[in-house]
Amino acid sequence: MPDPVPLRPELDKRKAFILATVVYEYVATAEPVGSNTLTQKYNLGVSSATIRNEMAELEAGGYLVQPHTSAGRIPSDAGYRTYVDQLMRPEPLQIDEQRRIQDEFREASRELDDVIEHTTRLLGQLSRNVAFVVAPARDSQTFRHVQLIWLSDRTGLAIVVTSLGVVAQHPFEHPGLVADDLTRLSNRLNMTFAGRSLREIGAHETAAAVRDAGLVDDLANVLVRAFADAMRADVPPAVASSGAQHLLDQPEFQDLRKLRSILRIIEEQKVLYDLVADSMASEGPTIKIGHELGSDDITECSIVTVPYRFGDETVGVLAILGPRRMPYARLLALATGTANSLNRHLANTDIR
Amino acid sequence: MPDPVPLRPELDKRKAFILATVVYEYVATAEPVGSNTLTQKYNLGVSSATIRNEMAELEAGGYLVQPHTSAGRIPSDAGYRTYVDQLMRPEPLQIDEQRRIQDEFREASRELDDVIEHTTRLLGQLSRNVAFVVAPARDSQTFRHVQLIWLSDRTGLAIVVTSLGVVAQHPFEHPGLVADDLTRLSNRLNMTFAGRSLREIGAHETAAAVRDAGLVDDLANVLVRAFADAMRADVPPAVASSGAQHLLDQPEFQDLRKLRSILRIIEEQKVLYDLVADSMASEGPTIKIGHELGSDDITECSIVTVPYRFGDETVGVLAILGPRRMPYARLLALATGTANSLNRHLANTDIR
DNA sequence: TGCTGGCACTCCTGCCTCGTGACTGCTAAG
DNA sequence: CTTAGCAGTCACGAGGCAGGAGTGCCAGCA
Repeated sequence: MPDPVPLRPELDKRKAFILATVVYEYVATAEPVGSNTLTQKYNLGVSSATIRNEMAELEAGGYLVQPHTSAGRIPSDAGYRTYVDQLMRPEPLQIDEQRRIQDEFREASRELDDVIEHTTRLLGQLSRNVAFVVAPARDSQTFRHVQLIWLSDRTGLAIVVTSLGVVAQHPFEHPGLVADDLTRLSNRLNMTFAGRSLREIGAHETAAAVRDAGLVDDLANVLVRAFADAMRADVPPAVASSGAQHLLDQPEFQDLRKLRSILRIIEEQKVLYDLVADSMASEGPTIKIGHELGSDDITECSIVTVPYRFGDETVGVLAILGPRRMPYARLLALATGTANSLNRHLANTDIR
Repeated sequence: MPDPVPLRPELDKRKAFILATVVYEYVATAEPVGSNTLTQKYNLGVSSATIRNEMAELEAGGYLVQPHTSAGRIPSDAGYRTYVDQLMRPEPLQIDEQRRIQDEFREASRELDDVIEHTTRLLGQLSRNVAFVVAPARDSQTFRHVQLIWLSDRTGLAIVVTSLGVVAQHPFEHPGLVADDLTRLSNRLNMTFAGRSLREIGAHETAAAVRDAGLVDDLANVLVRAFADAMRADVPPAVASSGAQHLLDQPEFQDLRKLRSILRIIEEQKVLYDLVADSMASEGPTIKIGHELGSDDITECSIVTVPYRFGDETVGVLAILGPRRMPYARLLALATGTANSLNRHLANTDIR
């Protein structure tokens, strides 16, 4: 019974070097790499015929593919994967990039939306690819404060402040609202829930707190719902994106059909979120290459994601989307560096 | 002394019809329109030779241009302008489009950001072009409520609610904050400023109110600044956009260089805002065609804008950006219909 | 005077062909 | 195991050619 998965024996040193060089060269030039190019530009110590033999074996092993008979080779998904996992050298951030990131966060706002927005633009510009950032999900935040605001005797506004300084709001209506009632209830809710995670604050407990404040039943119902709605933990997190125009610079997207399907994806927050949702679970960076993304529309793309944290918890991710032929090491450094700065920024601007 | 501006004598009826038909046909097919096409597809009652003569005169008058000798004619900016101003028939909204708009607003949220976001997507989808919406500027809103929230004895949050239900926030720090002080001051500010326009509430008056509340000087300063920052009227309004991928369907943007410069523009809120800022001043819809947009990068485009209102005041605009060769009447109806629904929605969800 | 059919002319467009060059795989010898 | 040599494959671009769409102009006619 043959093994359905092709065997991936450890590559010997020379094959590994050739694979890494093909990736490097193809990333740089966007042209299929031939045996002559390799012998001429890189010091391999063997002739092009030998390289040809090696490349044929790399192709048989599934690491390289040939667009057509008389062309050079380009890396396959598996080739990139091996490169990323085993061959790639970590690349430090350029000094000017480092400075740029620091500057950006030094003068950054303290409002979360702004920070996310600026981080996205920063990453888009530095990476010269499409950047997107998943904002912290509600349910990763803790409750800090609620204020039920009296606007008129018919209308009020429930305002919830969370640990990240995010303000959520929800209007409510009920005849005969009294400012004092709202204040009293606000105080009681604050005492009950301070510091608790949003996801563990249930309607049941809220109802109890409201009842304790001695409010009539139908008003109590309205307020319970307003409070719950304002803190709804189940809203999918927002996804900001930036830098779509960089795709046009890539030769692989000169074909308008490919471009269109990718642009469509970038405009759909939900789809972007699904692409990186599972990398929130991982501690460190994730790289997904081509088919690994699980969508037929973007098999030509790869995504580098790095989670960012608030307190002890991963709350969101930074991502860079580009052609499979992307400078993985550089983009990884960029995303990681930006995530570190973002982590620090969030930790510092916590409203203590 | 010759008139520097080319004379634009009133077009006779036949020329007007031909111009309108050329626009119509070119919008539909994206192909230069020749005299034969006109005589065959439209009932003109004269031969193609006559049409040729007329078209030559229309070209001399600046209404039509010829991409090359052996091609048909396409409208010039002036041709489109004449069409839009004088020849175009208003086009009613399709019933399904009408229903779609109504449905969208029926289940729309009461949070302004959400409404803007959804309106943008709606307009992008229906128009199959790029839609963007300028959110209400701060300074077009009135003050409704402020709440200075005590978070700890070092930190607090100023939260301002405006007439559109928008919540603006600003954190502040000062040692020895007392919850009662903040409540007292909130009450005083609310009494002083309720219903006033944000733009007319100055630091001077705020300072007076804070002093009346009997707070020590340096705390007073912090609070005045926090309050002012939370309501800052000078932040440029946000611009949401949607539907960039529709550009790819247009034959005029198969050329990637053109596409790139337009995509770059769409990603810059500031630039989008500048393109339509002046149409906020006008009561009704505005149509800008090609060079009228004042930017070399988008001479191939036109923009339809319709202002929307809250209370008695224009607070923002809806805009549709597409190729000059756009179905002006349809997009105008679409933008106007959407603006009307948005107007109604904003009026109804006002927190009274 | 305005309209029309006819005609010569222009020029874009698609198609085909063909030469060129970049690769490869294979083979046989070192 | 490596290498030089060689034949074979195939994408790509240039050049040429035919077809077709559309124009301007002119002469004749109502």
